[in-house]
Amino acid sequence: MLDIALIREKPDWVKAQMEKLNDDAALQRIDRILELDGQRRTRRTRIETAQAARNKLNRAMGKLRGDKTMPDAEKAARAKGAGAAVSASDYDKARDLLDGSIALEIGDDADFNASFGELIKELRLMGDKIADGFDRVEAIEKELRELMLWLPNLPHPSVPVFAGEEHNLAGEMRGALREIDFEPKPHWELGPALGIIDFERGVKLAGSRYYVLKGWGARLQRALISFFLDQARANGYSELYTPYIVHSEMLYGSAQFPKFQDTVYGVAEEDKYLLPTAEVAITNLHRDEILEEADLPLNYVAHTPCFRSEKASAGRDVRGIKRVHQFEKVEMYKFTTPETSYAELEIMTQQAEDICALLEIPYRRLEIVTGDLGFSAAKKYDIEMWSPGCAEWLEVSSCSNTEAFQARRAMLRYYPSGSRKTRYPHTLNGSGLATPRVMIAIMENYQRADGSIVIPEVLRSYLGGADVIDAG
RNA sequence: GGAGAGGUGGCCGAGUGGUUUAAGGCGAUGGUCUUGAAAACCAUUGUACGGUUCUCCGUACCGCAGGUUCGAAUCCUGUCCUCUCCGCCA
Repeated sequence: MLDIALIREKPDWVKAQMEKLNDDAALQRIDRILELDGQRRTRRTRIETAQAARNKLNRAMGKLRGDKTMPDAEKAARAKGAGAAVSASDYDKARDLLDGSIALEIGDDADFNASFGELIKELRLMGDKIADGFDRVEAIEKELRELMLWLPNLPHPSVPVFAGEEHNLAGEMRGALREIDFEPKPHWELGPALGIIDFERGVKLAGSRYYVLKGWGARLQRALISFFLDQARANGYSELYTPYIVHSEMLYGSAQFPKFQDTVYGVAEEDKYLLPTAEVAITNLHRDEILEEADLPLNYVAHTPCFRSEKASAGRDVRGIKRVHQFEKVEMYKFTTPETSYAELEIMTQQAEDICALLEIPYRRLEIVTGDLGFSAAKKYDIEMWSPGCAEWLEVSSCSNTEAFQARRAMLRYYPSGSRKTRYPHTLNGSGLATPRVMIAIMENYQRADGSIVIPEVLRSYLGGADVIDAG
């Protein structure tokens, strides 16, 4: 979520930033947000003032009625005068009468029950008006909040301004192409031939875009996950095992909801959802907490399955296991101060690249342009591996700095050193890495003419020292 | 899944409709005293939003959401969570 104060104070600047995102619907919400924010503040001030007056009157009346020293006749007279004052909207006078700070006017006399009854009636009317006012403010705030939840994050000034993903800036390829002196095959041919991917049975169990890994396929994936986690740990991330099913509020916190509600799977009869990425769980790990600056940066890593409905991608990438409903991912995550978040983004992206290099698979970095940033990121890099069988670049990691966008949604704050004034930390997430795609890259880069696959050197210790996967 | 007991500030813990504007204690922070420390004493103490603009003021928050009432931590309803016992299970 964006800072409402920023929109209020620099509306034109915010609009100018949002224009870079190629998201007209969001841009058009700004004026309505400004209008609602103005209304809400005027109304709230007015109602809270009335509320303060009523609270004082209630308290003063209770005190007066319970007073052991004052004669009933005076209590009744004061209540009568206060009732009249409330009726005339003179709340100060009413309060002064009730708490005894002004003297009674001469000639006041009144029936005890009738006077208090009348005063209570006036207070009830006052309370009804206040309740109506709060209802209006709450309705305004609900609409305002809903609009705010639909606003994307603003891009960092360093992000290249272009409309679409075709303009993403691709860096140089790193690492050498492996020598393949035959026509490389795609993984959807290699996998079934080796008996390590079973597409038909995956479809039988769960439908299209599901698959079964068998034997070396399943083992290779498990080895990759262990390898990824070990790398992250060596880089100072502490490992988490989290629930794979979370409350819907968590999806709002990490900004999948409300905009991308149809991309996740829900649990029937419950307001809970399967993780589309571990980012959702980790973002909300410290939800509603206030951290200390001394604890930052907090570095976490978690391996989880990821479930995505991929409705928006119907018909795309239907062959093989590039785009599936369930996959495994190791996610790196950082909570940092605003001052250090961009330096940490570079570090995290480099760490993702290092894993590609260790696997000895050619890769490149993409600098994502404003029009392709997505909803939450202020800046983003993708890492792609080259895969010769299907002859394309596969996105195996995406590293983002969301700045305070998710922290604000998840009510996550920290105390700066020596201060009790809370700030929002910045949150960063990056894959390190995701498995079916890395497996594709391994199979297609390390394939040999006979259809067997050489196991990358760094994985061999995870696989009992084996160096090749063949049909045997 | 069944039965019972609970949920109050950073922590412990009082609080059965209006002197509670959440007592008291612990912790933390600042100060006094001290060569230093401890002890003692004094002061301060959360979050969000709004107003004000660097200092205050106001409103809300006692698991959460509704309700009753002039007024709710307190009464009512629902819900979530925790603990104990039983059942089931890896």
